[in-house]
Amino acid sequence: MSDEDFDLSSFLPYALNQAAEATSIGFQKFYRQQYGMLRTEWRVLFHLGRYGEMTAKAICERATLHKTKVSRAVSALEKKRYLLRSTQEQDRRHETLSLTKQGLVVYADLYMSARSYDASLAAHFTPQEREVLNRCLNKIAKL
Amino acid sequence: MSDEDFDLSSFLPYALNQAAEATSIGFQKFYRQQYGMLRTEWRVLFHLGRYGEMTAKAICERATLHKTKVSRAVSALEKKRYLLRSTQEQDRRHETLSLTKQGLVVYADLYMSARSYDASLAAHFTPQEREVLNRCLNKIAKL
DNA sequence: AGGTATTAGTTAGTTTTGTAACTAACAACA
DNA sequence: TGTTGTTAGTTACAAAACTAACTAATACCT
Repeated sequence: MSDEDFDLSSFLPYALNQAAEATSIGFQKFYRQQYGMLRTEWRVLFHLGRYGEMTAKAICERATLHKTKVSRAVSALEKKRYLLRSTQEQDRRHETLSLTKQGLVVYADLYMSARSYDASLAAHFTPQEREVLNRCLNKIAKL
Repeated sequence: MSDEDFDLSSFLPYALNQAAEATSIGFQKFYRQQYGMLRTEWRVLFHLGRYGEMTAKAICERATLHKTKVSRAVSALEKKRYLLRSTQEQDRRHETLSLTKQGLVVYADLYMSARSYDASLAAHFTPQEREVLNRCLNKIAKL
């Protein structure tokens, strides 16, 4: 690559951020405008809705989120009555988190929004591009 | 796509964010640890170093950054003596921003770091993947 | 049993970001 | 000239994120 070709748009961290930002803004209106949720809250909700009940710690690991972020998101979702905590009897440090009925309803709604938003993005690409994009992104995330 | 296949890692906004975050963290050590710069500051510095002097407004547009963010980054870079402002005589609302000698040195150093970091990321992919990735990301950023 | 180390999760304080209101300079047009 | 509108950039306040220190429960080791 010549010197002239290296501009910001070809710098992977920059290009990723710009793309991530663009899509995030588009998806915000679903969880933010309609439910007053923050991004971390939406992620926690999604984890519980999609993968079933688990502890905050498990969410941290799966989502690569810091425990303080998750802690605050859990409090916020609890306040909105979207989730319940229940202390595990065999080890009272652990709290199992689960969605309430209302939480499940919200999850189902946002899940559908996510799918259709994703489909609208996917429409811009060929199946091959889509496949490469997905594979590369997940590889990068694990670096 | 069946219902079971839609997990977070295949949701484009999520996958993009995870990947962006992973690469951002890796690049931070160059501008943050070594120069105490924030991401926006690095971006502004890069714009001026790579594309020459311009106004804050122009940076906002090129980088898709809000003017308050740029305003703060410019102040910080000025304080570090990496850039100079000069009011345009024909329209005193405009300030032309340019890097100082010290700013150019820092830019040159970070530019090299960026290139080698980018190369280390690119090494995980084939040229074809790399090409698709780049093209798709820039397309998404413009949506 | 008693002391030390881990672990899950929270809280407190600082830094950074986002939003909106603001100032200063200029343009346009009566 | 004066009034209104627009533009570049800053400031102030509120919201959110990061870091580090903290609490409570348990494990481990003597």
